[in-house]
Amino acid sequence: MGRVTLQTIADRVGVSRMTVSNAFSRPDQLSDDLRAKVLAAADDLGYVGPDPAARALARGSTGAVGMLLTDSLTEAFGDWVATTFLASVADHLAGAGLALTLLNPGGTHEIVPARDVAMDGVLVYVCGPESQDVAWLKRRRLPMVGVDQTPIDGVAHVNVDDRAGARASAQHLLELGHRRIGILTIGFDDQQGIVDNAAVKPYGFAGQQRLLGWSDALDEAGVTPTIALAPFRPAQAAYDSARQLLQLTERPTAVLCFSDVYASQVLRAAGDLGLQVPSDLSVIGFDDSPLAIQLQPQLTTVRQDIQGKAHAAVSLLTKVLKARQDGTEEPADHLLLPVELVVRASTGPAAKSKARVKAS
Amino acid sequence: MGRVTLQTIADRVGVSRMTVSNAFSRPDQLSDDLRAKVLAAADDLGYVGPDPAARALARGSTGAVGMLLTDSLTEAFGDWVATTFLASVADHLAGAGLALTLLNPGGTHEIVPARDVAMDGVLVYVCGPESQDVAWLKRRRLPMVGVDQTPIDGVAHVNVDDRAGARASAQHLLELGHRRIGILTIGFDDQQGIVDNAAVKPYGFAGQQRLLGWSDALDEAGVTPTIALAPFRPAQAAYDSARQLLQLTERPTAVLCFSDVYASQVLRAAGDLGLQVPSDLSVIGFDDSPLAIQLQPQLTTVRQDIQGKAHAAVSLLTKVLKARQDGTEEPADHLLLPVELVVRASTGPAAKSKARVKAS
DNA sequence: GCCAGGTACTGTACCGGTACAGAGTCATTT
DNA sequence: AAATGACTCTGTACCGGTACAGTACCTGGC
Repeated sequence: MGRVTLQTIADRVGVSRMTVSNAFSRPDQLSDDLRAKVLAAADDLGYVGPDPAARALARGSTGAVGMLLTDSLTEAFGDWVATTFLASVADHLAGAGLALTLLNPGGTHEIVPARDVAMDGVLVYVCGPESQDVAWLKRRRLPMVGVDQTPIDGVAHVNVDDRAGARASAQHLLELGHRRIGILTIGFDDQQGIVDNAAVKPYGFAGQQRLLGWSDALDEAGVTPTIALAPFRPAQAAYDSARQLLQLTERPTAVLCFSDVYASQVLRAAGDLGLQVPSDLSVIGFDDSPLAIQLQPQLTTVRQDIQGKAHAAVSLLTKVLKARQDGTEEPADHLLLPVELVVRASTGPAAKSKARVKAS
Repeated sequence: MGRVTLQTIADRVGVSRMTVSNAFSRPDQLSDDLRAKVLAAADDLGYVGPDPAARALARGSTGAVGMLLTDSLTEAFGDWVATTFLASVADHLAGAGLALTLLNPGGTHEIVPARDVAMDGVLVYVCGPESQDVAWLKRRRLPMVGVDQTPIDGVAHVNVDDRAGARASAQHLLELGHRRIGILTIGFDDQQGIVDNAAVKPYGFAGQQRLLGWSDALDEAGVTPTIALAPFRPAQAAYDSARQLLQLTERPTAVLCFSDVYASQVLRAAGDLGLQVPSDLSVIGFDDSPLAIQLQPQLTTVRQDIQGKAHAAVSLLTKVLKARQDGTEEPADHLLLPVELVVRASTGPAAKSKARVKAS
C-alpha cells in the first residue's frame, strides 16, 4: 500500500486530481455535494490533507517565517527583553496563521538554517550587518524585517528610540542636580570595568544608541561621565564593574545603566558598600522589565513597549510579504518606536554636601 | 530574467542538471575541477543554493522539527521551566542541524500549523492526549516525542519522575516531624483555594503525578494533608490560596508546593502573616529554578534537570527520525528522568510546642 | 588481450501538489 | 434562436529539486 495522494482519492471517487485538490484548497470551485463525497473518501483512505512540502513548492509559500537571533537560544532566552519579544512575535504571527521557525545562527555543520530552511520571510533580531546568516538571507531575497539592530540598506526595520530614551534619563539626572555621573553599559566579552571614554565601543546597536543619547544630554551640560563596561553575562561582571564605579574617589552620585538588570547589580553593589539609594546614589535602568518594580527601591527606568515592537515587526513583515506576493513595491520603512522615562524611587536629588566635600 | 535554477546553471556550464545538483549536494560525485566551475557559474548567476522547498519535496525532509505547546507562547514563556526547556531544545537541535518551528496550537483560521506546516518530526510539550493539534500530528504520522505529559500510546515520551520527587519531599517533611501538612498545587483556571481532598483534580500530568507522590508518603504515614489549589497565573492566585492555608485554625506546619514559584508565594504570605520560615513553617518547592536560591530563606526543593530533559527529548526524536528513514522499527520508549531532593533552609523540624498548643 | 572495478557524468522518472486556461452544461438575456 | 454568463469540472504544464540506474571511459591484474 503506497502513500495516499490526491490521485488515490481521485481514482476512488472517479474525478480528476484537480477536483480533489480544489475540495481541500478551494471549496468554492466545486459543488458542495461532490466536495463532501471527496472529503469522505479522503477521510476513509486516511488522507490528512495536502502535503505541506509539496504545497510549499507549488504555491511558493510555506506558512512559516523565520527568526534569526545572534546567540544561541539559551543565551537569548536568558534575556527578558528577547524572550518577551520572541513570545509576542509568535503570538502575533499565530494571528496571521504563520508559524515561527527559530534559525540557529552559524551552523558548524554543512547545514545552515538561514540558507537551507524553507520560509516565507524572516525577522532578524539584534544581528549585525556583518552576520553570515544575514548575508544568506539577503542572497535568498527573503522578505525581511530587522529589529533592534543597525539598519541594513534596503531592508525594513523596527527600532526603539533608544537614543531619545537615554537622553531623557540623563536629562532627568541633570535636573536633579547630578554632575558626577557614572555609566554602566554593555561591552564585548573582553571588556570589563572602567574604560577611557574615547575608547568606549558599546556592544550592539542599542548599546551604541543609548550611549549616544546619554552623551547628547551630558555633553550639552558639560558633564563628562565615567564609563564602565561589562559583558551581558555573567551578571556578576556587571556587579564587579558597578563596584568599581562606586569605589572611585570621586564617586558618582548617579549611575545610568544599559538595562534594568545592570541597574539591579548597581543596587546590589550599592547595598554592599553601605550606600543608600536614592539619597547617596541615584540609579536609572532601561527597559522597564518586571524587575524594575520588584527591586528595592523601585527603579526609575526607560520603558520600551516590547509587545508593540513585536506587533510592529510582524505587521511590517506581513506587509512586505503581501507586497512581494502582489508584485507591488515592498516597503523598506524604518520605524522608530517611542520610549518613556518612568520615574520611580531610585532617583533623587544629588547629595550636595557630600559632593562638595569630595570634590574640593 | 527568470529565476535561476539548476537548469540555468547547467546550460551555462554545459553539463547536465544532475551534475549541478551533485555539485551542491553530493560533492563526491564529480571531479573537483568541474565542481569548482559549476559553483563559480552558480555564484556568477546569483544562485543561492538548492531551493529548500523543492529539496524538501524531493528528499522528503525539511531540516526543521516542530514543537507544540499548549498555550500561547506568551503564556509559556512566563514559565521558567518551559522557557528553559525550549531554549535548550533549540540548542540541542542546532547540533543536529535542525531548526525549531513553534507551532501555535489551535489556529482559529483555516490554517492549522499542526496540519499545514512541513516538518520532519515534532516535540509535543505538556499537551493532553485530547488536543486537536496532537490528533493532526498523529494522523500525519509524524515522528513524535511527548514531553512532560500523559503518555500517548505508541508514542515515545520523556517524563520526569515527578512522583518520586514529590514522594521524597513529603517524606522529608515527615522525617522532620511534621504532621499537619498543607499542599499548594496547580488547579484549573476556575479552581482556587482550599478544596475537598476527594474532589482534587490537579491540572496537567505533572500536577497529577506530584499529588500522587505526596500522597504516597503521606498516606503511608496516616497523614491527611489540606490541599489548596491555584491556577498557574496570575501569581496572586497562589498567594491568596497560600494565605488561606496559613490562616486555618489548624495551621499547617509545612507546605508542599507545585513549583518554586508557588513556594515563593507561600513565603510571601508567611512573611505577611508574621510567620518565620522554617521555625514556624517549612516550605518545599519543585523544579529548583534560579528562584530557589534567590529566595530568603533559600528553598528546599526538588531538582529536575531541564537541560537533560531537553537533551533526552532531542536525542530520542532524532532516533525516531533515523529509524523512520532507515525503515527500522521506531522506538517508543518512555523515559523517566530522575529528580533529586535538594534540602536548603526553608525546611526544619516541626515546631512541637506550638503544634500541641493549637492542636489541644 | 580480456575482464573486473572505479570514477565521472547523464537520462529518466519521480516527489505531491497548484495555476490557469479550457470545455461542457444549463439558465437567462436580447 | 443565438448570445451571454455562471457554475462545475478537467487537462496540461509547471514548481525545483533528488534518486537511481545506466553509460562511457580509464586503470590495473593476470
